[in-house]
Amino acid sequence: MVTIYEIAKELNISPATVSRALNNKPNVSKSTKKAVISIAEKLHYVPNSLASSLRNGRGKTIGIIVPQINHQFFSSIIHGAEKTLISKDYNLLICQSNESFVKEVQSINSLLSSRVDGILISHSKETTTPEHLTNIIKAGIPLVQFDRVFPNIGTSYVTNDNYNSSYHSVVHLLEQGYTRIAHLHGPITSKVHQDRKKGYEQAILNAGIEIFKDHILEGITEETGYNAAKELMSLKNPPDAFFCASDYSALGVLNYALENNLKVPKDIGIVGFANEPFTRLTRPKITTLDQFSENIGIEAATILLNELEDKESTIRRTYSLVPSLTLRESSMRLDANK
Amino acid sequence: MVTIYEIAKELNISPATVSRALNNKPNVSKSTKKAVISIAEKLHYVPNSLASSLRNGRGKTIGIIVPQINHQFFSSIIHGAEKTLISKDYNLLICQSNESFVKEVQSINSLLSSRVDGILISHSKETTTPEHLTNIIKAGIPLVQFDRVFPNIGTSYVTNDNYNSSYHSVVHLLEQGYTRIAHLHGPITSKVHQDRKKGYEQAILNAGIEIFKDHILEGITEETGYNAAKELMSLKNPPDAFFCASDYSALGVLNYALENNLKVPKDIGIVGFANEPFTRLTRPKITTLDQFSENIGIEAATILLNELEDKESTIRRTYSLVPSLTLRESSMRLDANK
DNA sequence: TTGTAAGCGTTATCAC
DNA sequence: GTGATAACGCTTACAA
Repeated sequence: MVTIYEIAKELNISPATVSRALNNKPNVSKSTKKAVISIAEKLHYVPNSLASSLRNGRGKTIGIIVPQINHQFFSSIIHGAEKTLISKDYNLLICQSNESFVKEVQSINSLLSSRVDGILISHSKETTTPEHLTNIIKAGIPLVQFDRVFPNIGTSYVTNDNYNSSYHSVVHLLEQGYTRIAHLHGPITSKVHQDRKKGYEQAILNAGIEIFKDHILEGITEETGYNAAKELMSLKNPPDAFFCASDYSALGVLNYALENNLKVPKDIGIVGFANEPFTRLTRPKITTLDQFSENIGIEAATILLNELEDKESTIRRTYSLVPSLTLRESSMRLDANK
Repeated sequence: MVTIYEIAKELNISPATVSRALNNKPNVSKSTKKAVISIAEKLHYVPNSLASSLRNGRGKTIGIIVPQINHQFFSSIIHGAEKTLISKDYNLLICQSNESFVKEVQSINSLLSSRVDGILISHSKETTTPEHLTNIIKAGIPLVQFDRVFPNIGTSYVTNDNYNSSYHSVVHLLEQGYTRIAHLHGPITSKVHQDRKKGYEQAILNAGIEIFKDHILEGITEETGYNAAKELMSLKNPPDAFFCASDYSALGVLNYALENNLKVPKDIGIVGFANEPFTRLTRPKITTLDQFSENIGIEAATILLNELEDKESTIRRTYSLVPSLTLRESSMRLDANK
């Protein structure tokens, strides 16, 4: 591999000057600059970023850790973050935890080893405590959490406003005349799903309706959604609508309804969560909450860049993006009755 | 940041011994090894991989460049590659070209700068010539292309067998009794789409049917698929089936059919390509070709690891995975007629 | 089994 | 405007 020494030898100048020329420093004559660049190209010189990062103590690199890269939600976040960072000349190092706590810790270590300037993280499902993050914080590396976060560890974070968006979804169902609204929630160990459930409950209470515990079940996949629908619809007092914490469980409910001659939205209303691409392909199309996932990435990266610029500042930001209710056929009973 | 010097000072030994202990070399006494590890933990030592890679001349890192990370197809490939590499203790550096040639070149430079040990690449749509790859090859960095490849530049590559899988899809349509089969193809600058078209044409010819040029149109998105269906179905001699090079164009065709009271598969048959998740959610479900994308990643990474182990070898492998025809309702006319 | 010292490729500092 | 030199943190001959 070609180094600046070879370039220097070729031109009979010192490596220091070559370095200055390549980095476009002011104190180099235009002629040497030109000569250096031309020789560098001729020799196919590729700078060694390991060496320069080592020397500089920083490599203009940010690390991001996500549970699964092959999830639209996370890959869009990565996309948003990368766009933002590239514009400020930062590179992005992407790690997956594969929903494993051990792998999450390994990823953190690997990023710290690479001496990244900052870290963006969304935790694995297995991650229940934030202690492993103290290594990052103690090392003085700015850290921004997103989506699945620990709120009280003194870092900035970006989340969806799961509470309010859930609240408004249920209000929407109430406005459409549904009165016995069931909720299929995700793993309640996660704050995300706690908030969605709370928003649901509050909307029900505010409408002066009593919360009917039997109408609240766990169901986050297509299969568990289907089974939950089956179970709930065979109750003496079956629900007339489902607010689902996941588009997949909403799909399960829809499939159950279609198979059992329940008209959607006439007999039952359905609202999902995430605006997965398939929700506009089902018939009827599924009403859902769009999370603007790319914006989560943009926002998290922007906050991180701010903290990078002003390392002394102890201001921590929490940013809550409100998912937008995307109205489609599965919940629009009033329209359907017209 | 803690270095091995601090650990050495703490124990009154030399940094060299610390290094040996941390790297688990044989020529260190068990007691010092233990002591070093315990102090390292106490001080929250994190090895500097920049320094060790620089010193070693290799960092056990592979780079992968994909057009878009937020495409299920590519993120699954990444997933497969990572699984394979991790098992051999390699790290994966992920880059996106965002379908831009300039960004692809930048990504290559960035990976070369990071002194990766090898590179996996699938080209951007804008990439029409392989010259920019010579930098990699000249640098002696093993390179494996996948999916969108340049076959004749002396590197290993992994692709789908687009020709044969297309051929068999059309044979399937013929067996179902369709005789006027249209083809919606992708950008024909790409070998992927050339091969799919050739497979289609050969199957038609082998069946003793004349190729009807008006039945071949470009259409790769939902919208262009819809428009193509509209155009073709208003011909004097409309097709009775569509072999689409993309699930999205197949979806467009399906939507056109549903809106115009054409029964699928009775009036027209549809086959897509890629087994996108939505293809099993439409009604009727869409017959399509599953590409086993994760396997592409596994295969490409495995080949790369082989070349890494035996750098002298000049054997280049080309591996062609055959996408599997996933039969669903949209093309099963015989079943539907029963 | 351990220590000494050189060097990986780069850049900042100081001198000229 | 340019050159010499040291240093970033680590590893590995070579010596002891």
